[in-house]
Amino acid sequence: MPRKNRQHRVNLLYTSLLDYYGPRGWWPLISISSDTDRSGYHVKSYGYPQNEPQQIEICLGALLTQNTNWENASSALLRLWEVTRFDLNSLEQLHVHQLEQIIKPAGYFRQKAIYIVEFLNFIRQKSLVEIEKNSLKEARYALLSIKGIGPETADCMLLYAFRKCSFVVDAYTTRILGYLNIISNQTGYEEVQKIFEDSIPQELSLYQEYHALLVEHGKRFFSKKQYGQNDPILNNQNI
DNA sequence: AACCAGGACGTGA
DNA sequence: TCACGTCATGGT
Repeated sequence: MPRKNRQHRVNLLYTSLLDYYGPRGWWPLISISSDTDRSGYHVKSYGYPQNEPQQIEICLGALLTQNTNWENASSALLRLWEVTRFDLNSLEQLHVHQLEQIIKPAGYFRQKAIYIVEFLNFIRQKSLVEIEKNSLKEARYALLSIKGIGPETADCMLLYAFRKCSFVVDAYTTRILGYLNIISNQTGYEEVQKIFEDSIPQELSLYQEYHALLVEHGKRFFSKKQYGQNDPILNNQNI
């Protein structure tokens, strides 16, 4: 497929998704939903990080949702919030076995507890503001050096917590692009990422919104079993 | 009762 | 490098 044509299709995909769903406003945050109605947090309390606890919340959410649906991940996240309010000192005082029990609903709880401790150790040495001041490449490299943080988790943190233009590629993204024959089933992570970054304007809100829309659409029509069946967008609008 | 969900790591070839 | 087994809860 010609490069120019591919770029056009990637942009067309975005406008089609945005037109259909409207802006998602990712990332979801517990701390901005009301004290009385925490239930709405799962679906409608979105926003941008305003302070350190909210940045931490996003990073821990990215870790907890690895290969896990958001219901389970956010349930664990809510339990962790109740104990620590995502205050760094409170989090660091938890022992690993306490952490395991708190985050159990997210699954893989023994691994993820270790991952969280590793992440906390990292941001103790190198503060959040310090990470944010680094270039994208440096910050990404540093995050990837932490055990438990792979390319997708790193890019989630970079994009939503540290506000850097790093496109997030997840299972839904590769599935949807595969369905559109824009990539093959063996296109690597960085390669898929480059397709997006070469196609769309380098704007933070666009990167954030595009990934959010892909997840929204993926949840509805690109589960492993569906794989595009009854998709109202991709089938009709010859993308 | 299997199968799946917004991955990443360790291992062996 | 890369394919493959492993990690685990909660919903369908």
